[in-house]
Amino acid sequence: MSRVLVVDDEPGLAHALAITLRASGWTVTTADDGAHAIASAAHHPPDVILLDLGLPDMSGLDVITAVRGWSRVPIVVLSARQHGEDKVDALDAGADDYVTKPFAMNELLARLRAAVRRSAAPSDGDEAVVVAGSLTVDLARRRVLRDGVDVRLTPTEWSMLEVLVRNRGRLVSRRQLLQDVWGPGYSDETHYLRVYSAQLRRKLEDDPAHPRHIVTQPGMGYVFEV
Amino acid sequence: MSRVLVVDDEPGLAHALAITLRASGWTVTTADDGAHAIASAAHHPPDVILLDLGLPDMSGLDVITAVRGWSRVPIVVLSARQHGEDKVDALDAGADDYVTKPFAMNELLARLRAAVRRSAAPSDGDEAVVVAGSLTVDLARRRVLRDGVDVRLTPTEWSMLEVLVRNRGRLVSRRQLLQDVWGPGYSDETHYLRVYSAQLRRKLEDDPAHPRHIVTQPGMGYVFEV
DNA sequence: TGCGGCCGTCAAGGATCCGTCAAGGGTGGC
DNA sequence: GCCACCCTTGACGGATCCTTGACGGCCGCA
Repeated sequence: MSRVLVVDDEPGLAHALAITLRASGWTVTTADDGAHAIASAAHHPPDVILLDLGLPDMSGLDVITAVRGWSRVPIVVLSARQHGEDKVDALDAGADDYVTKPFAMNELLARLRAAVRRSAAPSDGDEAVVVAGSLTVDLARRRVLRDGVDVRLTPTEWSMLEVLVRNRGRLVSRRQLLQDVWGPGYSDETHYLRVYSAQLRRKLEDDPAHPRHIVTQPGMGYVFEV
Repeated sequence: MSRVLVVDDEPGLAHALAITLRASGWTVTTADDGAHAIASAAHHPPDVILLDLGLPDMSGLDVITAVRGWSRVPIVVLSARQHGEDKVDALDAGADDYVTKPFAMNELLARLRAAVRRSAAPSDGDEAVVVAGSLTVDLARRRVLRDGVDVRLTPTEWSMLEVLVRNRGRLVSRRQLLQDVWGPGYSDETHYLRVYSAQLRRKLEDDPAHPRHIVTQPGMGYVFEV
């Protein structure tokens, strides 16, 4: 039994959706504005979010951005607007799919099933290849491509990049980085981090002085941004 | 540079797609029937497959099923048919998304990007996320979002916010706050609290002069209200 | 009314942290 | 042995952050 969070401010439509979804075997939670939607998603994570873009308190895009700040739960967007930009914005903000009103209920159900199936797929953390802008990091083959051409890394450089990429999007503390790359007993050698982050940036970033992927969080550690 | 496999039997459309995709930074491979598509996907795995359902040698659904037999590469389906069942069948067979002709090229590009981003995304474990109005505090990743955008905190600011959030709704005495953030021996440096509560309010509150989340209890301490 | 706590605000050093460059020194291949 | 490569370490400028002091508003109390 999968859980779906329905976010819609029209009571009629929300009710109709809830009934149909429950009849199809879903467990349904509803929210009638963005703040409640975010709180509900944080407090009781659903398997998929069905989000109407027209909300009273905040833009649907902000809801997507906020949820994407900590969760990768699939989001299917529902909108009355027929034309282009909306879809592009929502998908780029992190939505997974897009359905335009009026819609066929069985199509909506199929898209929800597809969204849940994708997220349930055992992608189990170690995806072999990570793409970040013009960078491609192949964790299995220990290779890095920049604009399609191979970049040669030293063992230590690779090790540090690997730790960052496997934790992409989240902060890696200086201590954890030092321990994972150099081993226990090196927790205080923060100078190593400065030297090697600079080397990685020189090899991987388009503008090493303003890195887009290997980002410093002063006083805390580093993040690999995709 | 992500790789896309374009499967289409109309030379004109396939050519146009290839040119546009290459201009957008994709590496493009083409196949003009199902057999070649499957062979290409097996021999040289792409990051995403763009599949036209109308193929000369076999049904598009069979291509999806065949590829899904060994790979989870995202598949975006392209079809001229306007109505219902096709979409449902394709999505249930394992496709990830569906675009109907005629389509806007920037929508197609957005869907391809979304598909690749999803497949590169790692699965997320359970995380401690606290939502308070427009604030989202992710304790695991040491991140704070305000209206969906990232807020940068210094280590001391974060440390103080963390103590307050972990005790949300409860009074945290000045003494406890000072000891948790600055360590024992700082129990009397109440001025620190004034400076840092002000800084946090400036960064996090909508109206720093009338804080709704970081509330002072005169003579006692501070509370984080959700 | 005047005074003294308490809290919030602002600003200015000085300490710490970060990025950069470059020079040993160790190791392995030839 | 010689060379190439890589790790470690030092030095330094600049940015960031912590600490500290000064000041004003508010409130209770004499």
